[in-house]
Amino acid sequence: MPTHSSDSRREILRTAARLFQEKGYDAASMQDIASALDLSKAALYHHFSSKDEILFQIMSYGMDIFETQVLGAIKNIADPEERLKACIQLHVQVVVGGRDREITVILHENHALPEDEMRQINARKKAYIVYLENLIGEVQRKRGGAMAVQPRVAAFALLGMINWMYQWYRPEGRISGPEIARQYTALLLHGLYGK
Amino acid sequence: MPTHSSDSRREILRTAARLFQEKGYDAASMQDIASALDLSKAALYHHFSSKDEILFQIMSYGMDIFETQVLGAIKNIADPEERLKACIQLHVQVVVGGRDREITVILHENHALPEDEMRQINARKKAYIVYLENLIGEVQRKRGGAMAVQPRVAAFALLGMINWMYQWYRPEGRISGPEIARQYTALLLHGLYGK
DNA sequence: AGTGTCCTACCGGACGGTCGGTAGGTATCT
DNA sequence: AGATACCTACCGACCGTCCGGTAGGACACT
Repeated sequence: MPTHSSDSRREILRTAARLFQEKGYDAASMQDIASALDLSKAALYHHFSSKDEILFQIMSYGMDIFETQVLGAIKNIADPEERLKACIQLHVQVVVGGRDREITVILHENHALPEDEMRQINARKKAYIVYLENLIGEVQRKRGGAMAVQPRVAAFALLGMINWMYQWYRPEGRISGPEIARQYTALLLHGLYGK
Repeated sequence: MPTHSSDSRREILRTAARLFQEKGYDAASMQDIASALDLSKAALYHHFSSKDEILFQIMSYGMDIFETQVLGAIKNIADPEERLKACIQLHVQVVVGGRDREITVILHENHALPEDEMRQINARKKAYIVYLENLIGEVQRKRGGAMAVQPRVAAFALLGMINWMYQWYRPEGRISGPEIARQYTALLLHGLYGK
């Protein structure tokens, strides 16, 4: 299914991701994508077999970015708490950085894909939740003390507060991304103990 | 613009909300809505002037529900901390209760509406964030102690962890809604202090 | 009681337009 | 010659929307 030049494909995916983010998957037409690239609609079908495939490739690429940029970058940090702190920083940066629209598309387009392909993406999302849950559990165990919050719930809470940022965060706003990440970290780490 | 019988309108809105939630606003057609109600497409236009109007009415009704069910129910609780606890419980319940699909539609369909109507909805959302921010600030002030997290950031964190639940929470899952709300509350309240 | 007027609620069917997708040709490069 | 990368022109399907018409009930006047 892939045609040769990888560069053309990447550029199409980049532009399509931007349009999907701006207008939504359904509202952005193949014509829109073609026009934005100064191409004909048919040219898109030279590189991709369908609109669905474009979306799937965007999402797969987005997951690649996430796993490299976040999980890959922290896997050598030995201390669990430091690893968690770095994870939060990087996750926030990937979501609100504005460079990687693919991430936003993954967050928003949740039932636009055929079931088989959706499952592939969801499996990778789930792996991240499990990773977070284990990491939080590790931090909790190391510090000891009564746990008021289950790692699983804390993981979903963290995921929610970060991912939801794509809905409200604007770079020109009062508080910077890294500062928000720092406060999220404080909220989570203090929240895990006490009482 | 409104036609008389309020009952018919309500039932159309209920069904449309269900379909918008299941398939997304763009992917759910007027034909889908009409078929689900055993009506003709034209009949929908007897009650509503456009698909946009249907969406707007769903969102307005959803905000009504939220403001009644959450804000209205807690406004007589004097103690700020107790008010915040109740707010979290009720907010979670409204999002994952499954009874009010309108809420989910509000959370997901964020650029499907014309700008004017979008602004009306957004103003009500923003009012809630401000309410939350003030409430959290009040709780913080009453307890005293160094504040590691700004009320504004904590408010967005709370909003995120609750609203994001519509993406992953399933009623048949391991942990109940109220229990998650309890743990979110613990996470937030402990997270606000300490250092 | 019968008749004409007006209403809401709905229907079949069609409108212009856009959608995702394709057939077939052309230019370029190896 | 054979790929690759594109083009113009077009397809059938479906979109949101609207038009002309109608069934059936309520009301008033004769």
